[in-house]
Amino acid sequence: MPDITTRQLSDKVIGRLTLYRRALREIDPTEQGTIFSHDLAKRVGVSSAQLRRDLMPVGYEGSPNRGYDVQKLLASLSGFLDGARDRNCLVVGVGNLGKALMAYFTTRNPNVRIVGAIEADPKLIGRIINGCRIYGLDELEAVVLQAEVTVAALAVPREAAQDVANRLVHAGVKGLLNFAPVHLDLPGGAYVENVDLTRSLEVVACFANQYSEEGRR
Amino acid sequence: MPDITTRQLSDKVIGRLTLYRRALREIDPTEQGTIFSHDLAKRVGVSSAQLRRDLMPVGYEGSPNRGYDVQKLLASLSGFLDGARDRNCLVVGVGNLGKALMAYFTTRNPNVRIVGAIEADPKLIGRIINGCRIYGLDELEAVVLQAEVTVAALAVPREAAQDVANRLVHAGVKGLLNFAPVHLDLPGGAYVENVDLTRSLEVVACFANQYSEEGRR
DNA sequence: AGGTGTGAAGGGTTTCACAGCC
DNA sequence: GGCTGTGAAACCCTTCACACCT
Repeated sequence: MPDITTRQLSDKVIGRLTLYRRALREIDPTEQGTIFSHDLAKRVGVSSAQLRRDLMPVGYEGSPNRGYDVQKLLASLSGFLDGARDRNCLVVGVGNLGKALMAYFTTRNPNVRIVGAIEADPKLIGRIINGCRIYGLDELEAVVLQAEVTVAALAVPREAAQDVANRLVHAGVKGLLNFAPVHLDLPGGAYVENVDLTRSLEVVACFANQYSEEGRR
Repeated sequence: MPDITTRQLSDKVIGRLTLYRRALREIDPTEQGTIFSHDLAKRVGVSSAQLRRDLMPVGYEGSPNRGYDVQKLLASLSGFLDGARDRNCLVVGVGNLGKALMAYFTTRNPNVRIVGAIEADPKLIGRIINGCRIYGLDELEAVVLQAEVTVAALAVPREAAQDVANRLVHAGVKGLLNFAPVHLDLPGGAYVENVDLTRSLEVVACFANQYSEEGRR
């Protein structure tokens, strides 16, 4: 099997593919069975050329003058994005942000399953929040192994992040969504995406300043 | 005054500049008064060439064989990033995520001031959470005006996001940090940065799958 | 006519590599 | 020698534009 498919795709493309999937899911198939690239593109906020190019590696082709079959494109996208195995995710760190993530992901996202959370504070261990059981920090490796966790959302304090990340990857986690405002140094073999809230807010504030200046002229 | 400075800088560069600033703040100046580009770059997770290039528009120059003066570089960065006016921010939507953001930003970030929160649910209005007063949705325009809000973090349900965004921008907000999983269509004159948690998690899961496949060979 | 898929062009970002300096 | 600043190259991503299809 050649399998040139999912290899060497940038995170940007994959990110947009997930957006296309989400937009398609919001279409009632009894009402609209087919969609044009410019229509779907507009809903997501990209150009139609970009959408068509993004779809190339997925392998599904639309038909000229008819567009894409909504259901078939959805199926192709899911096959492409989800791959063969389960995507079990652990939330690590049950502070304000960790709790919000547990609520957010358990209610909204059917593509990745939250199997539990890890927390150092003994007062929280054993409790169930948002349908998620909370395990102790020393159970980390065992939980990853037993629940076949491949993905983790890191919402621990900055000082602890590198340590916990090391343990997660060593235990077999292959993907990290890191909310701690530090650069994680990890041995290859794991993918890290950083969500840096302070950084994002500061970027917005910086541009807001510029726009304000413009307005004053 | 020419003011070629902050114009036409990409969000990527500005984002990294905020990271450099943060990393510099963690250095004790009595212990280390000067730093090399490769050292600072390593702490942030970028190449030294990139760091040096990013600093070009800031205008501060290091000296060969000595590196950068930590305090002076910090001052230059702050002058460059913060601009002239205040950066007052409103959190809009006090659900799980909104509350987490209030806690996160009020404790961690001295560069942007959180002046309050907006929420539709009458049960929450008037209460104070994390030191933030919660205002009603119908007070939005008044609060933006009175508190000179230029930045907002949007954590409202998907369905409400476009509407609320329109109102915010119309009231004078120049920058939006949007957590709602929709593409916002806004009239020019405002900057939008999207933080799409589900998308980020799915990207991580997708790559995690690939890394798992590799491991099986 | 009005779609799609895609080679080729264009634009932006990162890295290379080296002159200049201490 | 070993650093910085920066032109030039390399690389990646997006857009253009057009052949092809129905």
